[in-house]
Amino acid sequence: MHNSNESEPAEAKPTALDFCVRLTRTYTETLRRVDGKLSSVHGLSFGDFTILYHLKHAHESRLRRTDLAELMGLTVSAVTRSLLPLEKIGLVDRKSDPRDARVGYACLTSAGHRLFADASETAESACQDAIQAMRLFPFRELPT
Amino acid sequence: MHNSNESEPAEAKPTALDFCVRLTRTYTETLRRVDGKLSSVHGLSFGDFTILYHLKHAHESRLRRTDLAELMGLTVSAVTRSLLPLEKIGLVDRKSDPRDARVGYACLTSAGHRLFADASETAESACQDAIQAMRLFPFRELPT
DNA sequence: TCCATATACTTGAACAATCAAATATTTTGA
DNA sequence: TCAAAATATTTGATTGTTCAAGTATATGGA
Repeated sequence: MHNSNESEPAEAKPTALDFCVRLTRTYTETLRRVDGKLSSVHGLSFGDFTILYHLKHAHESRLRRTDLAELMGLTVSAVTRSLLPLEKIGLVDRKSDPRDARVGYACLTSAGHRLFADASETAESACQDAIQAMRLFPFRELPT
Repeated sequence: MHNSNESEPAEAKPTALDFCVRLTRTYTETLRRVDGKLSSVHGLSFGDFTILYHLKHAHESRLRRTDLAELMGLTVSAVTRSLLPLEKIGLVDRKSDPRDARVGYACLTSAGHRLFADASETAESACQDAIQAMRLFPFRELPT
């Protein structure tokens, strides 16, 4: 029982699967770099930073956990847990909705605004680098 | 202290950071679908499947943990741990290298080959769907 | 030859994310 | 009006990943 490398003269054209495997590889390495930079400079993971980013762009700098989860593609549970340390260090705080006692808004504090302003410069430059590195990945070769 | 939504007539052009935030969102949702399909049909995560994929493509269907880690963009530690359940269910087994007693090859078993053959059809079709969904994401709008 | 360094791997502790179940509140409709 | 269904959130258990430290083996000079 031999594997395919041994019999074919050249690899077949890349399949959708090949593409996804390589995308995953590229993506994880890329994000690892952005995350590393952000962590070392500001002590924030890219996930933490993304929370600040969405709050910053939201109306009144606040969002319900559900909406944050939807924006980030995470479960609400993950959002609840990610917010805890950000609340603890004072970048985010919790506000309740007078109209609906179920909701707990995550709300960017002024410290959060300040850190975001700094960190977003770091993040922008790390993301530019990441995109440069990603250009090596042929997004245009999407299999039909 | 207002956020940027309230003052500008339209959003500024997307930055590298905007791109990376959206890429992350797209990527996680996309892979969640592929993973879900593969898990429900074959009981394999996309990570497990990717291990089989790399072994299948490797010379003699086997790889050292280090090389597998490099191919997958994971730490060797993660690879060691991911292989354990695959060894337990008999899709992969461990072989030593007569030349170098440090290495433990991960080696696709015949059951592994068979499952991979089935699962790669599922994976290919899930990846095609994922790519269709991903086309909504404008990869071509990479900021300069 | 043999010691210092490099390499391959495993393991423990910490952390992040998931799912499922639990709680609290709001909404809907008979 | 009030019970059933829907919604917002938290929590416990599990899984998967990381980093740092540890073990075992190999290699490359003095």
